[in-house]
Amino acid sequence: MSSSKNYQRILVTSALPYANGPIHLGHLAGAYLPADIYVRYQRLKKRDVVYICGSDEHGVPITIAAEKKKVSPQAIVDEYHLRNKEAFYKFGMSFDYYGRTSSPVHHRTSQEFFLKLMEKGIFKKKTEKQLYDHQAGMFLPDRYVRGECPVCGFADAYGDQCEKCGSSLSPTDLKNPKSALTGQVPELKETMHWYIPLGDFQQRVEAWIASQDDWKSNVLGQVKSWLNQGLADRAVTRDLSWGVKVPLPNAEGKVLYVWFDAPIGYISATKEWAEQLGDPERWKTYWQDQGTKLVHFIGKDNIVFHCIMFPAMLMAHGDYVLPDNVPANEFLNLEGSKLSTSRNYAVWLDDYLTKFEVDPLRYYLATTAPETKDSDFVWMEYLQRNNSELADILGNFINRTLAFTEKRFNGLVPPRGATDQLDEEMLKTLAAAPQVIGDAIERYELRKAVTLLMDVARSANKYFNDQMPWATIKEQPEKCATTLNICLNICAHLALLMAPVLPFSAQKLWRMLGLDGDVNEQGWDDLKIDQLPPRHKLGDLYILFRKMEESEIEPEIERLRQAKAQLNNAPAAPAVEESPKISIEQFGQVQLRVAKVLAAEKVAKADKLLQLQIQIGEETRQIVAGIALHYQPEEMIGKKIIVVANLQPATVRGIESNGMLLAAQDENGHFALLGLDRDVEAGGRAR
RNA sequence: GGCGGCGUAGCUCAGCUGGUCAGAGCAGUGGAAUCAUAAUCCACGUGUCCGGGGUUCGAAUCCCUGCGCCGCUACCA
Repeated sequence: MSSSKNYQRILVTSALPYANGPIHLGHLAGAYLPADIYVRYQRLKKRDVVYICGSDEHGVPITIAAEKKKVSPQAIVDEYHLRNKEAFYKFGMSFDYYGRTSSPVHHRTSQEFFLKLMEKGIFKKKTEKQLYDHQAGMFLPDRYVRGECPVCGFADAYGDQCEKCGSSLSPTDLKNPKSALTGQVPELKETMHWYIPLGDFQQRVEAWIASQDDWKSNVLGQVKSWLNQGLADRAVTRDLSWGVKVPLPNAEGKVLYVWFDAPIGYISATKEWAEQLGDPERWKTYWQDQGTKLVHFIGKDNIVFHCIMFPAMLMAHGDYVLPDNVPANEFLNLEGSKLSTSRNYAVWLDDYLTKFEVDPLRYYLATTAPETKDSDFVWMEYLQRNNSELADILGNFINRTLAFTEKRFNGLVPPRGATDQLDEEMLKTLAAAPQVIGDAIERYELRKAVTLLMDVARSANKYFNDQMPWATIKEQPEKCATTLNICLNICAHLALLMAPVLPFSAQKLWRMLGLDGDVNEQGWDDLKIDQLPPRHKLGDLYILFRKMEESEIEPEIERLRQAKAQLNNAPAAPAVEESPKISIEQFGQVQLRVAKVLAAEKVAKADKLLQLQIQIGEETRQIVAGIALHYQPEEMIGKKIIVVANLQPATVRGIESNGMLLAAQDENGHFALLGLDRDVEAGGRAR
């Protein structure tokens, strides 16, 4: 197992968040919170660990956002860099350094990386024809080309995708293409780019992946899927003004492709961290010494970049260590639906922070992290977890222990006398806890770790109950003192054990116990069972985890409910009034006919398509219809349907279609075929 | 369509390389206790372990196949 390697230091990264929008819960649950818990734990273990993150500030979406707002790309990234950095900080993210890819160090680092691969002759150059806007004097990224969708005829489709029908396109597919910048008709022009031939690295990547026996199955699965398809050449540069300039003569207007420079951001941020420490060469130890355990925390959308492309880049360069693990998480849903940032169906971190406490969110996200499959954030569950676990089990144990000590022992830790079997069992459980919980964290099983933590509090409550100190105080005061001594020391241990997940509450508890310093600077294995010695004076007692009321989260649930309703309605209710009116003559040109389905079969290699043989009067013809998701071929046979009979023929997936069937769609996207409320001969005209 | 992940009690999920694996938490029912944030503790369950084949002395756990959900990818009048 590679985790048993003798590493001397750990370098942890979380995916660089893209600086064109705020952070939401999905980000946190996938790439940030798990990493932070892992890192906080490693620090308590006194391991040499550095945690790096930063803003990813290049790429086309940022330039588009800038265009829209009529500001510079720099202004966009400045805003979100600060905003996200601030929100992360408040959420307790303990980055050692939070950098940004627009920094000079990053530009220089990326350029040096590029030049190194260049010198080693890794790249291929290729010339292609791409759309060029003369007025703007630049090649247009896919998203900057608008035009008519060749698939559905939508007039304002993007060059990479049609928003209306969802088709993925290439800019040259569009009819009547226009530049989104100037409205000019772009022209095809030759342009040259550098490509990394990933295929050359296929074997090395495969061998490296094959040696990983402790990676998550979902990660390995994704990677193998890519490898099976074979790795192709991939452009590392593109024509754009925003980004890291290609550091060569005659490369005007060319920048590094954002997928290439973004992961290098981990390296440049580490450099800046080292500089800040006044030890500028120190980054090399972390990136270039084989004693480093490199761990990338990411969401599953990033697997291919961190498990194939970046490692291939690192291999190509030759001086760097490869990741020891990439514990990618799946996605977090919200109240049963996918998050949608564009439709504001999300819980934004900075918004959350203005209303609620941090630790309950960290706790709930940790228990529901999408480790093995997509999971769901549900506000009511968040509330229940907070109330029944943090408050009732953990918080209440602390409270009953401290309150009892306050009342019966004047807030002084009582001495521990002779122990009985229950005491010994409890002490044993407590002594084992750091190891057990730590092992789970080492294996990136955060949900498990949190459960184990709560189990300690559960056994503590049971222990308190079974020892009945409220009864023994009367006849066996020494026994009562022993019980409370142990309970108090359990509290001290809990403060430490909960520190990675609940750093703020852990520190509050540490103070409440009358302990000095920072709990986050203790040693995970150093806590003594007499951490709180007899006669130690406790601090001020207060409620550590407040219970929450349903009324507090009700507005959040309601907001999401409305956002979801809009989400469903938007595509389902196209505004009739927006379409221009047509005359009766125009309508007359559309020939609607009743048709009988004679035969139906699925179109091979297409999910949605049915190939239908239909009869219209005497005539038999073939049409292709996109209804396979909702109608089985068998159930179509014999049906009377309405078709547009005089539509221009088209070829779909190589099959000729002579007409179009009519169907309505409900808000869930389900089809309902138009039919007749009494039988009419096939061929009958509908009007 | 290709590839991958997942499909276990009402809910959320553990169950690694086959042999106390049929489990935990929550919710529900009954009880104990009263130090504590109306908190805690104990007892109790119906599960065709998605369906169907197969390998094996033995499979939730391995193989094949079907179905469903999710994702990547292709395609999508």
